[in-house]
Amino acid sequence: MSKEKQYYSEHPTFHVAVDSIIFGFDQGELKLLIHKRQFEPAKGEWSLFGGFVQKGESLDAAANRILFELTGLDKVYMEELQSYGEVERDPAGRVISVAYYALIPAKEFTEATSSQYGATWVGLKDLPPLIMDHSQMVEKGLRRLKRRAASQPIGFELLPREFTMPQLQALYEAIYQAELDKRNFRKKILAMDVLIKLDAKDKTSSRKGAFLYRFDQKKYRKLVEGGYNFTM
Amino acid sequence: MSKEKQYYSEHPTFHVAVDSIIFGFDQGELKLLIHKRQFEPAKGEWSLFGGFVQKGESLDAAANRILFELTGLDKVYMEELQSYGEVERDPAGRVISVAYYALIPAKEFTEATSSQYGATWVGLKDLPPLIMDHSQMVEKGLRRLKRRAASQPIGFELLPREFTMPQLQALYEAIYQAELDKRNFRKKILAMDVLIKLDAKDKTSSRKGAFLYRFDQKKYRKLVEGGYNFTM
DNA sequence: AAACTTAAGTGTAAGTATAACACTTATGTG
DNA sequence: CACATAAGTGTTATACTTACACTTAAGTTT
Repeated sequence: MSKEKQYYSEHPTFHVAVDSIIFGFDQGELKLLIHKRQFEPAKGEWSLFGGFVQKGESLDAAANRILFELTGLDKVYMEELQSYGEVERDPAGRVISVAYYALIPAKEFTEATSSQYGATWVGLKDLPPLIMDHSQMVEKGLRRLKRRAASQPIGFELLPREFTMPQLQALYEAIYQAELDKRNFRKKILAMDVLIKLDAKDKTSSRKGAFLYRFDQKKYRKLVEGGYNFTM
Repeated sequence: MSKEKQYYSEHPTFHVAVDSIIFGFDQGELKLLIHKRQFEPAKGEWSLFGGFVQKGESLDAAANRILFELTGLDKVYMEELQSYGEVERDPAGRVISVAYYALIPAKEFTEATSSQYGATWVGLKDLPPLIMDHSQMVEKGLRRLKRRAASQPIGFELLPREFTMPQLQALYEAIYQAELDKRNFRKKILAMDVLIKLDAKDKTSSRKGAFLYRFDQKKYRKLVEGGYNFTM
C-alpha cells in the first residue's frame, strides 16, 4: 500500500491544468499570444495555452512543458499568477487551473512559427472572446503586469536585448495606456543606472537613428532585490 | 458516461489542499496563527491551517471552510497567495496546495478560543519550524503583506474597528521593521482622508489617552480602487 | 548642393512631496 | 501639587516630480 493510499485515500482528487498568459510587445502595442484549442470540448475556440499536469511533474514544470509543446518557446520568463478553482469553470468536468504569466520579446515568436503552431498575437484591444474563465485570467495578468512595471523595470523582458529609448518609452506607454514626456522618462530611466548605452544606432524608425541600449544585468538584479519603486 | 470521463479521463488527478497563512497584530508585534497538525503524517507538528478540497467545493470555499472548522473564524479577509506544486513537497503523497493569506484583528481570536482549538499566535521572530514547505509559504505571505501595506492602507484589516494613531503606527512599524516619525506618519495617514476621528479616547496605554479613529469604508474603497501608493 | 522632413535628443524652473527635527499638553499617580 | 508618561502638534530644508520648446542628425527631395 502506497503512503498516499495509507493517509489520504479518503480525499477526492482533481484534474489540474495550467494556463499561460503570454504577453508580447510589438509595433507599439501590447499583445497576447493565443491559439485555437486543440482538444475537446470547445475545440477550435480561442484559448490561452494550457494543458493538464502530468504525474510526477511539478506545476512549474508543467507550465514550461506545455508552453514548449504548443509554441516551441523555451526559457521564457514565467511566474505563477493565480489558481482558478470554481466548481463549474470547465463545463466538461471539474478542473482546477493554475494560471501562469509569461513575458516574451514578440520577435522571438515570429509570423512563421506562429502559423506552424496555429498561434496568433492579438492586440489587447482586439481580443476575441476566450473560452471559460480565460478572459478573467488575462485581466488579472494585465493588472499584474502594470503593478510589476511600477515596481521593477520589468519591461525589459518584453524587448529585444538591444533597444532604443523611444522603444522602451513606447512599451511603458502601452502598459500604462498613457503618454509620457520623453525628457522626464529618459531622466528617470537613466537615473536608475541600469542601462548601458551602445555606440550603435537603430535606424529603422528615423533618419537620425536612435542609440541602442542594453541593460546591465548585475545592476538590474541589485535594483530588483532592493525593491525599487518606479512611478511614472 | 460523465462529461469528464468522456473528455479528460486519460489525464491524472491529484489531491488538492489549501493552507492558510493567518496574520494578526497584537502588542506591537506581527503574529502568525499556527497549530499542531491533527492528522497523519506529521501529526502533532507545527503547521499552517490546511486541509483537502472536497468534491463540489471551490478553492475559495475550501479555504473558508477549513479556516472555520479549525478556528471558528468566519468572514475573514482572505486572498489567494500562490500554489505549491513540487512533486515531493508532501512526503506522504502527491498533493498540490493552494496557499491563502488571511488577516484578522488578533483580538478576534483570543486566548480562550486558542486553547479550545489548539491554536497559537506566534511572533514572527519566534516561529518554530513548520512542516513541509509551510515556512516558505509564510515568507511569501510576509512579502505580500509588505507590498500590500505599501499600495493600500491594508493595515486596517489587522486592527479592531476602532483604533488609535499610535496603534496604527505600531502596526506599520511592525510590518516594515522600521521606526517612523509620528508627525510625518500622522500627516500622511490623515492626508489620505479615510479616517474618521471619534470623540472617545483609548486610555489603556497612557494617562492622557489617545483618540480613537474608525475608517470611512466608502472613502477607503475609492482609495483602493484608485490604486493609491503609500510609501513610508 | 541646398532646402526639407522627421524623429532623436537635450535643460531649466516651478511646484509638490518628503524628511528631519523638539517642545507642549493632558491626565493619572504618588 | 509635583511628577511621570505617552499623545499631540508645525516648520524648514531638501529632494523629487512635473511641465514645457528648441536644436540636432541624417536621409530625401528639388
